[in-house]
Amino acid sequence: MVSIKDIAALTGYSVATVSRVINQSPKVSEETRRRVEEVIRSTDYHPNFIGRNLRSSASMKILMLLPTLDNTFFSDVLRGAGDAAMAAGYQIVVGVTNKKAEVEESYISMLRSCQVDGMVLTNTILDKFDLNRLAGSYPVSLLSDIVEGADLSCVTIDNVAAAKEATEHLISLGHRRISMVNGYYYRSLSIDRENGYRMALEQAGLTYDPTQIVRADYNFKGGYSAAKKLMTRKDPPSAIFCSADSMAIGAVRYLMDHGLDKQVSVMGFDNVQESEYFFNGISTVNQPKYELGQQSVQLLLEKIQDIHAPNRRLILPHELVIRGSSHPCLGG
Amino acid sequence: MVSIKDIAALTGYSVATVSRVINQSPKVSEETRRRVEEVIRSTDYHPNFIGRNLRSSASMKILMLLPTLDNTFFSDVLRGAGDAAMAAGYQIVVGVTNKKAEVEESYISMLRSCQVDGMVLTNTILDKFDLNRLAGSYPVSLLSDIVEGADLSCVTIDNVAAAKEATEHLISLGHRRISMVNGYYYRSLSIDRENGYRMALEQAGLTYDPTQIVRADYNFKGGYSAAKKLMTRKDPPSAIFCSADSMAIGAVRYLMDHGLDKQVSVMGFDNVQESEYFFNGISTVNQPKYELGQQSVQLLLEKIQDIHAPNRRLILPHELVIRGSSHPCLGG
DNA sequence: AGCAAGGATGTAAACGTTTACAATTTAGGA
DNA sequence: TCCTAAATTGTAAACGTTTACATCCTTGCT
Repeated sequence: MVSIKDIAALTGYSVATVSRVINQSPKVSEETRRRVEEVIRSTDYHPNFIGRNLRSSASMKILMLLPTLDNTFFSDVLRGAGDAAMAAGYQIVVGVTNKKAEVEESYISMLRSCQVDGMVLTNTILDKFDLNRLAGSYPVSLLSDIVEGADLSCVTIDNVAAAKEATEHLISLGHRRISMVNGYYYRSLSIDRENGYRMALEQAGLTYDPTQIVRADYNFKGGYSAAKKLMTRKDPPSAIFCSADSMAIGAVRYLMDHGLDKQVSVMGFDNVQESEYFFNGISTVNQPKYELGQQSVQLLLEKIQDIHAPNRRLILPHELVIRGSSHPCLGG
Repeated sequence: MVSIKDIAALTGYSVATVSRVINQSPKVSEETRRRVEEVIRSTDYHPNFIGRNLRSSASMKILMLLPTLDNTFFSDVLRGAGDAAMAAGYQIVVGVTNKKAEVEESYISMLRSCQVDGMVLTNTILDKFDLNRLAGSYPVSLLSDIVEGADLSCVTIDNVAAAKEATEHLISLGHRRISMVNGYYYRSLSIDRENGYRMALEQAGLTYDPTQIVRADYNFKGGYSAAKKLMTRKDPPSAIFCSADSMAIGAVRYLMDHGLDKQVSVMGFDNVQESEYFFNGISTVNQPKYELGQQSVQLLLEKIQDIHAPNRRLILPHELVIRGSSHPCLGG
C-alpha cells in the first residue's frame, strides 16, 4: 500500500509538500505541483482517509439507518438524502438493521467511534431516553417517525391530518363501516394516524370502535392476514384504511382472492412506486419522500456544524392520491 | 471527546494497560481490569475506530454497492450478506449508486482509501478493465451480474438455464409467439437470459425473431411501455418473458389496462416478494437471494484474508415458480 | 550593500490506537 | 540468600495524514 511517504521519497519532496499538493494548497509552486502529481498518477496512490480522518476528526460521512429494504419507500428518501449530502461534500452510508437491536447498536457504534459524522434515524427502536443521550453528544436527526419527548431535529409529515383526510375520503364515498390496519408498535406514527382516523369518524358522526383496528406487520403478509381477520368478522367493514401501502396491497390481495374487491375499498399510506401498478392502483397518501430525505440530511448538517444548533421540527406537505382501490360504497 | 488517554489519566494506569483491558487481553490483573472498566463505564468512553483502524489497518467493514433500492430483490440479498458478515465479525455498509458513475466512484474510493476492507458489487457499471485493475489490488466480489473477462470471485445463478426453463414453461402452455423484454445494457445477465430464451425457442422448433425482443429499464415503467410496444405490433405475442419481475408487473399492468391479461401470459424473473401479491401472482424464476448475499460475502472474506486466494465462481440453484400470470394459450 | 517581505519548502507534533519490548514486582526453588 | 520465571505494567514507536512553525531563498527596495 503506497503512502504519502512513498510519494515524498519518490519525488524528493517532503510529505508536507506532497500533502499540500493533494489538498490543492496555493502555497506550492507550479513546477512542484506538476512533478508531484505526475508521480502520484504513475503509482496508484490514494490518500488514506483513515489517516486523514484521524488527523482532521471528520469523516465526511453520514450514516442512514433503515429498518429494512422490503419497502421501496426508502428508495426515494435515499435519493434525496444522497443529493443533499453530495451537495455538501458528504457521503451517505446506509445501515440496514432488520429491526434487530444488536445490529442497530453495532451501527450506532459507528457514530460513537467517529466513523461517521452524524446519523439519520428512521423507525428506530430506540426510546426517547436512548435518543436524548445520543443526540446530546452526537449529531442525529429523525426521519418520518417522530419519537415524542426526544429532543432532536426531525422531519416528517402531519400524520394526523393525513390520516384524517384519507379516512374522510372513504367517508365521502359513502362508507360507514371503516376499519383500520395499523402497525404493532406504539410509535407516534401509528398513534397519529390512528388519531386522524378517529377524528374523521367522530367528526362525521360515525361511531369509533377500537375493535375495528387491527394491528399487523408493515408488509404484504401483515395486510393480507389483517384483511382476513376483518372480513371474517360478523360485521365486516366496507372500507379499510391501512397505515402503509404494503399492507394495503396485501389487503387488496385478500379481497380479490375472495371476490370482495369490488365491495370493499382500501386506502394505503406512503404512495410507494408500486402502488400505481398494483391492481387498479392503490389509493393512498403521498409522502414527499425525496424531500424528507433531503431535509433530514439538511437538519443533520446543521447539527454537524454545531452540535448546539437549535432543534428544528419540519412538517412537509402530504397529498391524497386517489386510484382504483377506493370506490363508492355499494351497500350505501 | 474522551480518549484512551483520559481513561489512563483517570485510572492512573498507562494507555497500554487501558488498551489491554479494552481488548480483553489476558495479561492484566483482575483488580486492574475491574478498576479500568469502572472508570470507562462512568465516563462515556468509546474507543475511536479511526485510531484503531489506522493502527491495525483493518476496518472490519464491507461495502455493498447497490444500483438502487427500487427493487426489493436486494432486501433479501442484504439480509444474507449481513448475517454472513456479522458471523465473521464484519459489518455491512451499503452504498446506493443510483447508477451514477460519479457516485459509484465516490464509494469505490472508500475501498482505495482503506475505509472498508472489501466490496461486493452488484450490477456495476465498471467494465472488465476497471474491475481487473480494482480486484488486482483490493478484495472485491461480484454478485448476480457477472462481467465476462473480469478476474474475480463471483456468485450467480445459471441465467441461461433459468431463462430457458422459463421460456419452456410458456411453450409447454401452448404459446408459439413468445416475446422477451430485456434490459438495455449489454450485461452478461441480459445476454445469458436472452440466450436461454433463444435456445428454448430453437429446441422447440419455433423461429427465433430478434425483433420480438424489446429493451427496457428494469422497472415498472419499462415493462409497461415494452408491453405496449409489443402488443401494438401487427403480430403481437401471446406470451411475454420479462427479464425481471418489476418489468413483468409493468407488463401485466398494461395488459390488464387493455383487457389482454387473459389472453397473454407473462413470466418474470427474480421472484421478489411482491410478485406473489401482484394481480394473480407473477410466474417467475426464483433466485436464492439470501444465499447469494451470504455467499458473496463469504467469497469476499476469502479475498480479505488473502488477496491472492483463488477466484471462485459459484452457481446457485434457481427454481421455477408458477403463479397466475402464465396460463394456457387461448388461440392454441 | 543591506534589509524586509514574501514565496517555497521542510520539520515535527498531533490525532487515538495497538503492541513489541523493556522494566518492575512477586513467588518459588535451589 | 540468590536466581529464574512468571505476571503485571510501562515506554515508545508506529499507522497516514495535516498543519503550525521554522527555515531558506529570491526579489525588490532604500
